[in-house]
Amino acid sequence: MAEHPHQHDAPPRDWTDGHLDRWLPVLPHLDPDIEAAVTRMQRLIRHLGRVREQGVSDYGLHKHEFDTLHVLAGRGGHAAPSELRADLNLAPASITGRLETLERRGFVLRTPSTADRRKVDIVLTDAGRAAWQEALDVVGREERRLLGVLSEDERRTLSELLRKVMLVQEAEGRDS
Amino acid sequence: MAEHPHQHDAPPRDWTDGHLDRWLPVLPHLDPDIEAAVTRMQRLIRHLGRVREQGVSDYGLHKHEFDTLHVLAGRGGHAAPSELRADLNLAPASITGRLETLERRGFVLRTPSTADRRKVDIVLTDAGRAAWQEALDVVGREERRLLGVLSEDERRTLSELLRKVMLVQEAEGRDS
DNA sequence: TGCCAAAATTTCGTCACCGAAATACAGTGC
DNA sequence: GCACTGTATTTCGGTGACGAAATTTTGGCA
Repeated sequence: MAEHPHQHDAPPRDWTDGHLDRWLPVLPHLDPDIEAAVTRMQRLIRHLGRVREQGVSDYGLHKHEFDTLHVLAGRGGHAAPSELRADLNLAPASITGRLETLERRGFVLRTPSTADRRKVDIVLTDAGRAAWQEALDVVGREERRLLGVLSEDERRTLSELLRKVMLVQEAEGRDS
Repeated sequence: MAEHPHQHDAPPRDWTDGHLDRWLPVLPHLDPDIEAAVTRMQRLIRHLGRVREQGVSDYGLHKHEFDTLHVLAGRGGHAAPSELRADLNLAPASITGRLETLERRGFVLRTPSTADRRKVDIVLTDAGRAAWQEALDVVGREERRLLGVLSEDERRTLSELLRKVMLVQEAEGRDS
Protein backbone atom coordinates (compact mmCIF):
# COMPACT_ATOMS: atom_id res chain seq x y z
CA MET A 1 0.00 0.00 0.00
CA ALA A 2 1.30 3.36 -1.04
CA GLU A 3 4.67 1.96 -1.89
CA HIS A 4 6.88 4.62 -3.27
CA PRO A 5 8.47 3.69 -6.53
CA HIS A 6 12.18 4.26 -6.45
CA GLN A 7 12.38 7.56 -8.22
CA HIS A 8 15.46 9.60 -7.81
CA ASP A 9 13.55 12.84 -7.88
CA ALA A 10 11.18 11.75 -5.14
CA PRO A 11 13.44 10.92 -2.20
CA PRO A 12 11.55 10.00 0.94
CA ARG A 13 10.97 13.01 3.13
CA ASP A 14 10.93 12.93 6.88
CA TRP A 15 9.15 15.16 9.37
CA THR A 16 12.02 17.60 9.42
CA ASP A 17 11.81 18.21 5.69
CA GLY A 18 8.27 19.39 6.11
CA HIS A 19 9.29 21.42 9.08
CA LEU A 20 11.89 23.22 7.00
CA ASP A 21 9.45 23.80 4.18
CA ARG A 22 7.44 25.89 6.56
CA TRP A 23 10.48 27.69 7.86
CA LEU A 24 12.77 28.59 5.04
CA PRO A 25 10.40 31.08 3.41
CA VAL A 26 10.11 32.92 6.69
CA LEU A 27 13.76 32.83 7.65
CA PRO A 28 15.94 33.30 4.62
CA HIS A 29 19.19 33.67 6.50
CA LEU A 30 18.92 30.26 8.16
CA ASP A 31 21.21 27.45 7.05
CA PRO A 32 18.88 24.61 6.02
CA ASP A 33 21.35 21.83 6.70
CA ILE A 34 22.26 23.08 10.14
CA GLU A 35 18.67 23.54 11.12
CA ALA A 36 17.80 20.14 9.67
CA ALA A 37 20.65 18.36 11.39
CA VAL A 38 19.93 19.92 14.75
CA THR A 39 16.24 19.23 14.48
CA ARG A 40 16.80 15.62 13.54
CA MET A 41 19.26 15.05 16.31
CA GLN A 42 16.88 16.55 18.81
CA ARG A 43 14.11 14.28 17.71
CA LEU A 44 16.32 11.23 17.44
CA ILE A 45 17.80 11.64 20.89
CA ARG A 46 14.39 12.22 22.38
CA HIS A 47 13.04 9.17 20.66
CA LEU A 48 16.00 7.02 21.61
CA GLY A 49 15.46 8.11 25.17
CA ARG A 50 11.85 7.01 25.07
CA VAL A 51 12.65 3.67 23.54
CA ARG A 52 15.39 3.08 26.02
CA GLU A 53 13.03 4.01 28.80
CA GLN A 54 10.52 1.52 27.50
CA GLY A 55 12.94 -1.30 26.78
CA VAL A 56 14.87 -0.87 29.97
CA SER A 57 11.71 -0.81 32.04
CA ASP A 58 11.26 -4.50 31.33
CA TYR A 59 14.14 -4.98 33.70
CA GLY A 60 12.74 -2.67 36.32
CA LEU A 61 14.96 0.26 35.49
CA HIS A 62 14.36 3.79 34.30
CA LYS A 63 16.45 5.39 31.61
CA HIS A 64 18.25 7.73 33.94
CA GLU A 65 18.89 4.93 36.37
CA PHE A 66 20.35 2.86 33.60
CA ASP A 67 22.48 5.74 32.38
CA THR A 68 23.85 6.25 35.85
CA LEU A 69 24.68 2.58 36.30
CA HIS A 70 26.18 2.59 32.82
CA VAL A 71 28.62 5.37 33.57
CA LEU A 72 29.41 3.88 36.93
CA ALA A 73 30.14 0.50 35.39
CA GLY A 74 32.26 2.23 32.77
CA ARG A 75 34.49 3.48 35.53
CA GLY A 76 35.00 0.00 36.88
CA GLY A 77 32.13 -0.02 39.31
CA HIS A 78 33.34 2.71 41.64
CA ALA A 79 33.51 6.47 41.28
CA ALA A 80 32.95 9.76 43.04
CA PRO A 81 29.69 11.65 42.60
CA SER A 82 31.54 14.51 40.96
CA GLU A 83 32.95 12.13 38.34
CA LEU A 84 29.50 10.84 37.54
CA ARG A 85 28.28 14.41 37.44
CA ALA A 86 30.88 15.24 34.79
CA ASP A 87 30.20 12.11 32.73
CA LEU A 88 26.46 12.61 32.80
CA ASN A 89 26.70 16.35 32.35
CA LEU A 90 24.26 17.04 35.14
CA ALA A 91 23.93 19.55 37.93
CA PRO A 92 25.50 18.45 41.21
CA ALA A 93 22.16 18.35 42.92
CA SER A 94 20.79 15.89 40.38
CA ILE A 95 23.44 13.32 41.15
CA THR A 96 22.45 13.22 44.78
CA GLY A 97 18.88 12.45 43.81
CA ARG A 98 19.83 9.72 41.38
CA LEU A 99 22.19 8.03 43.79
CA GLU A 100 19.55 8.15 46.48
CA THR A 101 17.03 6.15 44.52
CA LEU A 102 19.70 3.78 43.28
CA GLU A 103 20.86 3.22 46.83
CA ARG A 104 17.32 2.61 48.02
CA ARG A 105 16.97 -0.05 45.37
CA GLY A 106 20.22 -1.68 46.37
CA PHE A 107 22.03 -1.02 43.11
CA VAL A 108 24.79 1.15 44.53
CA LEU A 109 26.49 1.65 47.86
CA ARG A 110 27.40 5.07 49.22
CA THR A 111 30.31 4.90 51.63
CA PRO A 112 32.25 7.88 52.94
CA SER A 113 35.75 7.94 51.50
CA THR A 114 38.47 7.09 53.97
CA ALA A 115 41.15 9.22 52.34
CA ASP A 116 39.28 12.45 51.77
CA ARG A 117 36.26 12.76 53.96
CA ARG A 118 34.65 15.32 51.71
CA LYS A 119 34.28 12.62 49.11
CA VAL A 120 31.90 9.72 48.91
CA ASP A 121 32.67 6.43 47.22
CA ILE A 122 29.94 5.13 44.96
CA VAL A 123 30.17 1.40 44.47
CA LEU A 124 28.18 -0.72 42.06
CA THR A 125 26.64 -3.69 43.83
CA ASP A 126 26.18 -7.12 42.31
CA ALA A 127 22.48 -6.44 41.96
CA GLY A 128 23.25 -3.18 40.22
CA ARG A 129 25.67 -4.80 37.85
CA ALA A 130 23.18 -7.54 37.05
CA ALA A 131 20.40 -5.08 36.29
CA TRP A 132 22.72 -3.02 34.15
CA GLN A 133 23.93 -5.97 32.11
CA GLU A 134 20.46 -7.25 31.49
CA ALA A 135 19.28 -3.88 30.26
CA LEU A 136 22.40 -3.30 28.24
CA ASP A 137 21.43 -5.72 25.52
CA VAL A 138 18.06 -4.10 25.04
CA VAL A 139 19.55 -0.67 24.66
CA GLY A 140 22.22 -1.79 22.26
CA ARG A 141 19.71 -3.71 20.20
CA GLU A 142 17.49 -0.67 19.82
CA GLU A 143 20.31 1.66 18.87
CA ARG A 144 21.51 -0.90 16.33
CA ARG A 145 18.03 -1.22 14.92
CA LEU A 146 17.74 2.51 14.27
CA LEU A 147 21.23 3.36 13.15
CA GLY A 148 21.53 0.01 11.43
CA VAL A 149 19.97 1.43 8.29
CA LEU A 150 23.22 3.21 7.66
CA SER A 151 26.06 1.33 6.08
CA GLU A 152 29.27 0.81 7.98
CA ASP A 153 30.91 3.65 6.09
CA GLU A 154 27.98 5.93 6.65
CA ARG A 155 28.01 5.27 10.36
CA ARG A 156 31.69 6.07 10.48
CA THR A 157 31.12 9.26 8.55
CA LEU A 158 28.31 10.28 10.86
CA SER A 159 30.40 9.59 13.91
CA GLU A 160 33.36 11.53 12.57
CA LEU A 161 31.34 14.52 11.49
CA LEU A 162 29.90 14.69 14.96
CA ARG A 163 33.34 14.49 16.49
CA LYS A 164 34.36 17.57 14.58
CA VAL A 165 31.42 19.42 16.03
CA MET A 166 32.04 18.17 19.54
CA LEU A 167 35.65 19.24 19.44
CA VAL A 168 34.47 22.77 18.96
CA GLN A 169 32.06 22.48 21.83
CA GLU A 170 34.56 20.88 24.16
CA ALA A 171 37.22 23.45 23.33
CA GLU A 172 34.90 26.05 24.79
CA GLY A 173 36.54 28.10 27.45
CA ARG A 174 39.00 29.56 25.06
CA ASP A 175 37.71 32.78 23.68
CA SER A 176 37.22 33.53 20.07
CA MET B 1 41.11 2.07 -0.38
CA ALA B 2 40.44 5.74 -0.95
CA GLU B 3 42.21 6.84 2.14
CA HIS B 4 41.99 10.47 2.92
CA PRO B 5 44.94 12.17 1.33
CA HIS B 6 45.21 14.78 3.99
CA GLN B 7 45.02 12.77 7.19
CA HIS B 8 46.57 14.40 10.19
CA ASP B 9 48.45 11.77 12.08
CA ALA B 10 47.35 13.11 15.46
CA PRO B 11 43.61 13.38 14.96
CA PRO B 12 42.15 15.33 17.83
CA ARG B 13 40.16 13.14 20.15
CA ASP B 14 37.01 14.27 21.84
CA TRP B 15 35.44 13.18 25.11
CA THR B 16 33.55 10.39 23.42
CA ASP B 17 36.73 8.80 22.10
CA GLY B 18 37.98 8.43 25.62
CA HIS B 19 34.60 7.16 26.67
CA LEU B 20 34.77 4.44 24.05
CA ASP B 21 38.30 3.49 25.02
CA ARG B 22 36.95 2.57 28.40
CA TRP B 23 34.02 0.72 26.95
CA LEU B 24 35.12 -1.34 23.99
CA PRO B 25 37.29 -3.73 25.99
CA VAL B 26 34.36 -4.48 28.24
CA LEU B 27 31.72 -4.76 25.56
CA PRO B 28 33.13 -6.41 22.48
CA HIS B 29 29.83 -6.80 20.67
CA LEU B 30 29.11 -3.09 20.66
CA ASP B 31 29.33 -1.15 17.42
CA PRO B 32 31.84 1.62 18.10
CA ASP B 33 30.43 4.02 15.53
CA ILE B 34 26.85 3.65 16.66
CA GLU B 35 27.78 4.11 20.27
CA ALA B 36 29.99 7.06 19.38
CA ALA B 37 27.39 8.74 17.22
CA VAL B 38 24.64 8.33 19.79
CA THR B 39 26.85 9.53 22.60
CA ARG B 40 27.96 12.58 20.67
CA MET B 41 24.45 13.47 19.66
CA GLN B 42 23.29 13.18 23.24
CA ARG B 43 26.00 15.50 24.44
CA LEU B 44 25.61 17.91 21.56
CA ILE B 45 21.88 18.26 21.97
CA ARG B 46 22.21 18.70 25.67
CA HIS B 47 24.86 21.33 25.18
CA LEU B 48 22.92 23.13 22.50
CA GLY B 49 19.98 23.20 24.83
CA ARG B 50 22.04 24.81 27.55
CA VAL B 51 23.50 27.39 25.24
CA ARG B 52 20.11 28.18 23.87
CA GLU B 53 18.79 28.51 27.36
CA GLN B 54 21.58 30.90 28.20
CA GLY B 55 21.45 32.96 25.05
CA VAL B 56 17.71 33.14 24.95
CA SER B 57 17.54 34.21 28.56
CA ASP B 58 19.02 37.55 27.58
CA TYR B 59 15.66 38.24 26.04
CA GLY B 60 13.73 37.05 29.04
CA LEU B 61 12.79 33.67 27.61
CA HIS B 62 13.45 30.08 28.62
CA LYS B 63 14.45 27.46 26.11
CA HIS B 64 11.14 25.64 26.24
CA GLU B 65 9.27 28.89 25.99
CA PHE B 66 11.26 29.80 22.95
CA ASP B 67 10.70 26.38 21.42
CA THR B 68 7.00 26.71 21.91
CA LEU B 69 6.87 30.16 20.37
CA HIS B 70 9.07 28.87 17.56
CA VAL B 71 6.71 26.09 16.62
CA LEU B 72 3.75 28.37 16.98
CA ALA B 73 5.31 30.97 14.72
CA GLY B 74 6.15 28.22 12.27
CA ARG B 75 2.49 27.50 11.93
CA GLY B 76 1.76 31.10 11.09
CA GLY B 77 1.11 32.31 14.59
CA HIS B 78 -1.97 30.27 15.36
CA ALA B 79 -2.44 26.60 16.14
CA ALA B 80 -4.29 24.13 18.30
CA PRO B 81 -2.62 22.74 21.43
CA SER B 82 -2.68 19.27 19.94
CA GLU B 83 -0.73 20.48 16.94
CA LEU B 84 1.91 21.99 19.16
CA ARG B 85 1.93 18.81 21.17
CA ALA B 86 2.73 16.81 18.04
CA ASP B 87 5.39 19.23 16.83
CA LEU B 88 7.10 19.40 20.18
CA ASN B 89 6.72 15.69 20.85
CA LEU B 90 5.40 16.25 24.34
CA ALA B 91 2.74 14.76 26.55
CA PRO B 92 -0.62 16.51 26.30
CA ALA B 93 -0.40 17.66 29.87
CA SER B 94 2.87 19.45 29.24
CA ILE B 95 1.37 21.71 26.61
CA THR B 96 -1.16 23.07 29.02
CA GLY B 97 1.58 24.09 31.39
CA ARG B 98 3.66 25.73 28.72
CA LEU B 99 0.77 27.69 27.32
CA GLU B 100 -0.23 28.81 30.75
CA THR B 101 3.04 30.52 31.49
CA LEU B 102 3.21 31.95 28.00
CA GLU B 103 -0.26 33.34 28.39
CA ARG B 104 0.60 34.85 31.75
CA ARG B 105 3.52 36.62 30.15
CA GLY B 106 1.36 37.91 27.34
CA PHE B 107 3.10 36.03 24.55
CA VAL B 108 0.12 33.97 23.45
CA LEU B 109 -3.64 34.24 23.64
CA ARG B 110 -5.86 31.29 24.43
CA THR B 111 -9.30 31.74 22.98
CA PRO B 112 -11.96 29.04 22.80
CA SER B 113 -12.52 28.03 19.22
CA THR B 114 -15.80 29.19 17.79
CA ALA B 115 -16.16 26.33 15.36
CA ASP B 116 -15.33 23.41 17.60
CA ARG B 117 -15.71 24.22 21.25
CA ARG B 118 -13.48 21.36 22.32
CA LYS B 119 -10.61 23.13 20.69
CA VAL B 120 -8.69 26.16 21.80
CA ASP B 121 -7.03 28.59 19.44
CA ILE B 122 -3.52 29.55 20.42
CA VAL B 123 -2.54 32.87 18.93
CA LEU B 124 0.88 34.45 18.97
CA THR B 125 0.68 38.03 20.20
CA ASP B 126 2.83 40.87 18.94
CA ALA B 127 4.84 40.73 22.13
CA GLY B 128 5.33 37.00 21.65
CA ARG B 129 6.43 37.43 18.08
CA ALA B 130 8.85 40.16 19.07
CA ALA B 131 10.42 38.07 21.83
CA TRP B 132 10.70 35.13 19.50
CA GLN B 133 12.36 37.07 16.72
CA GLU B 134 14.86 38.65 19.04
CA ALA B 135 15.86 35.32 20.50
CA LEU B 136 15.90 33.67 17.11
CA ASP B 137 19.11 35.34 16.04
CA VAL B 138 20.92 34.23 19.16
CA VAL B 139 19.92 30.64 18.68
CA GLY B 140 20.82 30.59 15.02
CA ARG B 141 24.15 32.21 15.69
CA GLU B 142 25.05 29.61 18.28
CA GLU B 143 24.06 26.68 16.10
CA ARG B 144 26.02 28.16 13.25
CA ARG B 145 29.03 28.63 15.47
CA LEU B 146 29.08 24.97 16.45
CA LEU B 147 28.12 23.28 13.22
CA GLY B 148 29.96 25.90 11.26
CA VAL B 149 33.17 23.92 11.54
CA LEU B 150 31.76 21.51 9.03
CA SER B 151 31.98 22.36 5.37
CA GLU B 152 28.85 22.86 3.38
CA ASP B 153 29.14 19.36 1.94
CA GLU B 154 29.74 17.85 5.32
CA ARG B 155 26.71 19.54 6.78
CA ARG B 156 24.62 18.23 3.96
CA THR B 157 26.00 14.74 4.47
CA LEU B 158 25.29 14.90 8.17
CA SER B 159 21.77 16.09 7.59
CA GLU B 160 21.08 13.39 5.04
CA LEU B 161 22.49 10.58 7.11
CA LEU B 162 20.28 11.66 9.94
CA ARG B 163 17.27 11.73 7.67
CA LYS B 164 17.84 8.09 6.82
CA VAL B 165 17.77 7.27 10.49
CA MET B 166 14.72 9.38 11.19
CA LEU B 167 12.79 7.75 8.39
CA VAL B 168 13.17 4.46 10.20
CA GLN B 169 12.04 5.98 13.44
CA GLU B 170 9.09 7.79 11.94
CA ALA B 171 7.90 4.74 10.06
CA GLU B 172 7.56 3.07 13.42
CA GLY B 173 4.19 3.53 15.00
CA ARG B 174 2.28 4.60 11.99
CA ASP B 175 0.86 2.03 9.67
CA SER B 176 -0.47 3.33 6.43
C1' DT C 1 47.89 27.68 66.12
C1' DG C 2 44.32 30.14 63.79
C1' DC C 3 42.20 31.79 59.65
C1' DC C 4 40.41 31.45 55.03
C1' DA C 5 39.62 30.18 50.21
C1' DA C 6 38.53 26.23 47.57
C1' DA C 7 36.41 21.64 46.87
C1' DA C 8 32.81 17.82 47.35
C1' DT C 9 28.47 16.94 48.41
C1' DT C 10 23.92 17.80 50.13
C1' DT C 11 19.67 20.55 51.18
C1' DC C 12 16.05 23.55 49.72
C1' DG C 13 12.63 25.69 46.85
C1' DT C 14 10.85 25.75 42.35
C1' DC C 15 9.56 24.24 37.88
C1' DA C 16 8.67 21.31 33.82
C1' DC C 17 7.47 16.98 32.58
C1' DC C 18 4.84 12.70 32.51
C1' DG C 19 0.84 9.14 32.94
C1' DA C 20 -3.65 8.60 34.08
C1' DA C 21 -8.01 10.13 35.00
C1' DA C 22 -11.43 13.71 34.40
C1' DT C 23 -14.05 17.07 31.67
C1' DA C 24 -16.29 18.91 27.77
C1' DC C 25 -17.75 18.59 23.33
C1' DA C 26 -18.55 16.41 18.54
C1' DG C 27 -20.43 13.19 15.51
C1' DT C 28 -23.05 8.78 14.81
C1' DG C 29 -26.43 5.27 15.46
C1' DC C 30 -30.92 4.13 17.30
C1' DG D 1 -34.25 13.28 21.23
C1' DC D 2 -30.79 9.88 23.72
C1' DA D 3 -27.03 6.90 24.52
C1' DC D 4 -22.24 5.90 22.70
C1' DT D 5 -17.85 6.20 20.89
C1' DG D 6 -14.09 9.29 19.85
C1' DT D 7 -11.43 13.62 20.22
C1' DA D 8 -9.43 17.89 22.51
C1' DT D 9 -7.90 19.68 26.49
C1' DT D 10 -7.22 20.14 31.32
C1' DT D 11 -6.48 18.57 36.18
C1' DC D 12 -4.03 15.85 39.52
C1' DG D 13 -0.26 13.49 41.84
C1' DG D 14 4.34 12.40 41.74
C1' DT D 15 9.29 12.50 40.09
C1' DG D 16 13.54 14.38 38.27
C1' DA D 17 16.25 18.37 37.23
C1' DC D 18 18.01 22.81 38.17
C1' DG D 19 20.21 27.10 40.68
C1' DA D 20 21.55 28.81 44.86
C1' DA D 21 22.90 28.36 49.32
C1' DA D 22 24.51 25.52 53.19
C1' DT D 23 27.66 21.97 55.19
C1' DT D 24 31.77 19.68 55.95
C1' DT D 25 36.46 19.02 55.06
C1' DT D 26 40.95 20.09 53.00
C1' DG D 27 45.10 22.59 52.35
C1' DG D 28 47.63 26.83 52.20
C1' DC D 29 49.47 30.64 54.76
C1' DA D 30 50.33 34.15 58.36
